[in-house]
Amino acid sequence: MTNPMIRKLEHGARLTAEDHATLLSGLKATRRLPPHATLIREGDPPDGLFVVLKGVVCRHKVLRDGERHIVALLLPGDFCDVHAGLLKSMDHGLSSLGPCVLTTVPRNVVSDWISRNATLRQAMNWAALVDEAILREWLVNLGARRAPQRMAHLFCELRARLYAVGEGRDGGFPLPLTQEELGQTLGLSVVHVNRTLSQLRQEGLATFRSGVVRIPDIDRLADFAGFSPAYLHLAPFWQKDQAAVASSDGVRMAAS
Amino acid sequence: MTNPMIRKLEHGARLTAEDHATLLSGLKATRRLPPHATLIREGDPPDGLFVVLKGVVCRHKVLRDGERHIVALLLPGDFCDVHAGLLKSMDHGLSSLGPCVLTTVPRNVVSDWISRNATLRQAMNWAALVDEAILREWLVNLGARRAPQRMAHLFCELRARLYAVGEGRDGGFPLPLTQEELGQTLGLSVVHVNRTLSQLRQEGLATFRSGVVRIPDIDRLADFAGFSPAYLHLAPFWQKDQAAVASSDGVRMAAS
DNA sequence: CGAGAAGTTGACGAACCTCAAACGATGTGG
DNA sequence: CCACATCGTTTGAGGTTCGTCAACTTCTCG
Repeated sequence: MTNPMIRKLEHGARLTAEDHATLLSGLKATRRLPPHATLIREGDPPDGLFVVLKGVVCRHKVLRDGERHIVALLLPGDFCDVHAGLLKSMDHGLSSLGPCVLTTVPRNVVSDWISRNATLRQAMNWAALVDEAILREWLVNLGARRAPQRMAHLFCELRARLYAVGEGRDGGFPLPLTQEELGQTLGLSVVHVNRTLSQLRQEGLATFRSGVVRIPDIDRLADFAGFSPAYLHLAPFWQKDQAAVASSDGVRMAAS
Repeated sequence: MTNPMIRKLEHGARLTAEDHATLLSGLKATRRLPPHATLIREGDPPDGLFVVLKGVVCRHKVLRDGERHIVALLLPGDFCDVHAGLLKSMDHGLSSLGPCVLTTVPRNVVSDWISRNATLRQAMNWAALVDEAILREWLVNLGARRAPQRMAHLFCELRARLYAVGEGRDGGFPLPLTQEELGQTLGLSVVHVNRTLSQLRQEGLATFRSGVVRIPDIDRLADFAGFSPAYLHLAPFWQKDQAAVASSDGVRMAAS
């Protein structure tokens, strides 16, 4: 049961035991958040570095008419922009969705990490690139896929990202969103989300009930959605046989 | 007529004359590209750093069914991911749209810049943050706005970004895309793009003919689109009175 | 002048939204 | 313990937005 952030960064660089220690020393103070708590409001000056340990946090923007759109989901191991301190004000807000646990690392500590340690710098930069790649894929998802494929694609991505940090076994994973919020991330109305979900359920592709996604056959769902995990730039072990991941802590099949 | 990349970076950090010289020395070798030339294909290993000097380059992804989606437009002064060398393969392709002029800076030169010069590092990181912010705004654009507002919003953004590097005067700017390609960036069919354009034209909000966007009244268009430039994190001078920009080369009204 | 590419228009259908109502679960105060 | 409110989910009906198909026009370039 390693720290999910370390689990994640292992995909981007080969961390030494010392790197682990450095990271862990900065991640000590954990904070528990209730559902729908505000971390940062749009317009606020950027704060320290948030690292999600458990639960889900979202980035979101609100339009003039009050419409809210979710532009990213941060899962365990994810953290928000390392360099955001350069900006004067946030162009989006951060809120928890379900209950969650996270750490705030002071900015100067992060600066220390990335200025002193080339491996950590590489790992953090890798993570930033992946975040951007995910944004691009979400853009394609909204721009070029219909509701059912769009939703299926999101489920595939979340599954892959969770598996990559060792979460979500046996064909399912927790996703503490309401259908309303799912709609806000997929650009769909609540009603249409509901109909799309029942369609996926009926075709035996995926179910989403009481905050849990179940996927009976991931290959079938991935094929349906046109999902290909290349853009996540994970080490290859995420595919197949996830049991191996659980036991062999942090092993990577391919060198950088 | 400064270099557009320098123009752009001035928004993110206060560059000295020496910084200018450093940048310019790396930007000497320019390359001319015909329309629709391929810079990098999806799946290729990342190449050096591209800097656009004139014209427009796009990032795009293609789906299984051959559908293409444009996930970013790179305007003069823009460059692609400084750290992309960390990834094994590109998750998207890069192509020119109209004819354009660009530079390829070798990766080791870029590494030199950002490791030796704190100001340049800050400026480049700022640019990366802005790229991500733009992606998020595009996501909202696709997810939460209808065709006319969506298109209007894109026009507002492009205008702002071009003005920020001193291009596109007197109520218009070049945009060398076909309606097909405009549709690929907005997630709309060609037919609908055409109808939306004629709607904007009819309401006197904007016109797009033979690769040129004209905006009679930017405030009206921005209001229509719900456009607010905060997410571009530009120095404040972009607003109003762009004539001042043309004459006072690189001057900034607000310190970092 | 001819051929191909881009733009334009109409008709029709599909995807998706809005409004509205009902249902179930959960929690709260009397 | 029940009445009641609240929140999330579900379902129906009808309208709007947008896509597809197909034809036609205009522009560009050789």
